[in-house]
Amino acid sequence: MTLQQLQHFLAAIEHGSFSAAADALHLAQPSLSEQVRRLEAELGTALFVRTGRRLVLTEAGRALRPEAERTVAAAARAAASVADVRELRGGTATLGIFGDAPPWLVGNVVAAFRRRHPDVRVRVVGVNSSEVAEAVSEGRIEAGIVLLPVDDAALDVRPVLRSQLLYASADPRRVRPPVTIERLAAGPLILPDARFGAADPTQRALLERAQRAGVRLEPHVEVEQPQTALELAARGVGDTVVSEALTLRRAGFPRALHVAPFDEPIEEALAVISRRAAPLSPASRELLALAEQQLGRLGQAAVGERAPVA
Amino acid sequence: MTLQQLQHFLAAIEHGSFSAAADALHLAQPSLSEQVRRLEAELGTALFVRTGRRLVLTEAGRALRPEAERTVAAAARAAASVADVRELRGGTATLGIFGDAPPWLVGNVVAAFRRRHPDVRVRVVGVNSSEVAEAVSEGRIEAGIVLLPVDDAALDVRPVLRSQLLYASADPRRVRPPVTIERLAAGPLILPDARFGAADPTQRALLERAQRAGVRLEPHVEVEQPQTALELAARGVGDTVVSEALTLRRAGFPRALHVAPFDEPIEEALAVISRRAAPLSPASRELLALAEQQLGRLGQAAVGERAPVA
DNA sequence: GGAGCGTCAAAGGGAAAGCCTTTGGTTGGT
DNA sequence: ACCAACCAAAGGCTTTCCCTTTGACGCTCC
Repeated sequence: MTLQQLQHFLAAIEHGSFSAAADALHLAQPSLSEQVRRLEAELGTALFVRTGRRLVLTEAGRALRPEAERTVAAAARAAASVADVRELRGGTATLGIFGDAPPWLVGNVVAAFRRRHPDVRVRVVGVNSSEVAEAVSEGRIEAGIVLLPVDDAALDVRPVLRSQLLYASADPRRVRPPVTIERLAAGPLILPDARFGAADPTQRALLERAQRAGVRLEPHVEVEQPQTALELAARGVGDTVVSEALTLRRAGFPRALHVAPFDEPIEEALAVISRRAAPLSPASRELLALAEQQLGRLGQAAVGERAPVA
Repeated sequence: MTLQQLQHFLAAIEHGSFSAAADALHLAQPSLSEQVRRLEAELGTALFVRTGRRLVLTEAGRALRPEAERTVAAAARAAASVADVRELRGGTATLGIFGDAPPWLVGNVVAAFRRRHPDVRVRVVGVNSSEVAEAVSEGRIEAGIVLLPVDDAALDVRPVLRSQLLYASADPRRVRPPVTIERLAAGPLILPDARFGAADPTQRALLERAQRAGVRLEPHVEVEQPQTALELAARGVGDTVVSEALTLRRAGFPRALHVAPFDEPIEEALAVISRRAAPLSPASRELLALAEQQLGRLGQAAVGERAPVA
């Protein structure tokens, strides 16, 4: 059974003859006739009585008609549902986000997207750059914003914002030059992102730097949220590190905290990622474009809005 | 978009890979892959992300899935509904019946049919032989039971019961020989089937006979139901005619009434009719078979059960 | 009652789709 | 680093699809 056959069957009913139906569908009459005949053969029953004048449905045809209409309508809905996704009239756009992305940034991006496409639902997932990268490279989500580096080669990575890791302490003397990894290792240390440990790219970069310097980073406190680490550091519990991106706009940044870049900068970069060679859905493309726009604007404004440095 | 494509799409989701899905559908992998690719091309969107290990639905694919399932299910229901009709598990069997068919006969046939096929609905339509014949020859209904003659050449006519028209009167002297059309024309006359007049074959035969005898049949009372005519005749309002078939079994036959055949018999015949060269649905075939059976049995029992003759 | 119109079926041919097998390229696992 | 699983691509064969032409049948209008 074919959708086409059902459509031809319905057209024949509607127009009262095979000829008229064929005309309406821009077909030759024998073509349509054959399809109906084929349908009848497959179903094992005549659907029409061919009386010279006009077609009359058999009992089987009468039984088939409403079901055929339902089937054709369902197919149309199926096509429409995909078109909705394509035309940004429906569906869900999913964006993977590294865990300590500034909430105001995510909020901005999502709000801007919803303003343009109110019918598309948005899902923001992810707590960790490497986890997001894995999900994107496996195709579970289409796009994400992560901290570099991400190792997976199946990704299309577009860096959008360079940043560096800052030393953060409540004691202004601790952020005076020279700001070194040794100093960080020496003092009481607070490290965020406890859950994912060495999988986090920034944390990995930090540990590698320590190894190279011959010191070990032994955190006195491990917390999950960077915000918590900052809060603890502001209270003098210990020193910590914070991504420069998180200090921008000073949203929720503790006043008591002083930050400074390392003498030998620990660079990090934010990037938008998507699967290489996998076409992005319009929704995701739009979402990524907005994210890039937000991050780009952020990079330009960064200098003037940095948190106090020593 | 094709039902097949939707089925392949769903199979691919279910089995997690094109290869497994193709196996399950007894297809080669490239065949299934191509169908999915074609579907994607038509919809203008990728439905799967082909990650080396397993297939992952895109957003469009996620949107399509439930609609595809609905569509395929609807198609299955469509096929099933026709099969139900074919297998006598559903649908409606329609039987055309001439207007003054004895209700007990129709009741017997329908009851027997329903006993065998309780899921098939039965519709009994028609008030007049010629109307039934027209409906059957136009294909509006598949089969019927009529009084001969019927003129239409597109019919397959199988006579099943010979009968004749009887003179009926409350006065026993009026049914003594010679029973002639002249006598009928002379007395107060009650004629049934007023609505369809000369189109009714029996009435036509009667009028033709009168014309041949040089008399005119001017009914004093015209009624629609033969039963009403008999009732009036029983009360002495006038004389009437009644089909012999109606007097059998004496069901509802007025006791006060006397009947007799005409000296020159006015023959009539009951026949089952269907469209020539149009295949009967199983339900109609069964219904007709039962009707023939009932009428055949009736013909054998006729002699012993006739109403009182003079 | 025959000419003309409309409708469907049948036949023949060309284009397209569907399916197969083989082969090559990726990805993941051992 | 090799092996297994999987998908895509290519070539070839069969079937389907669709067309045009033709013939048969029924209806209508002279």
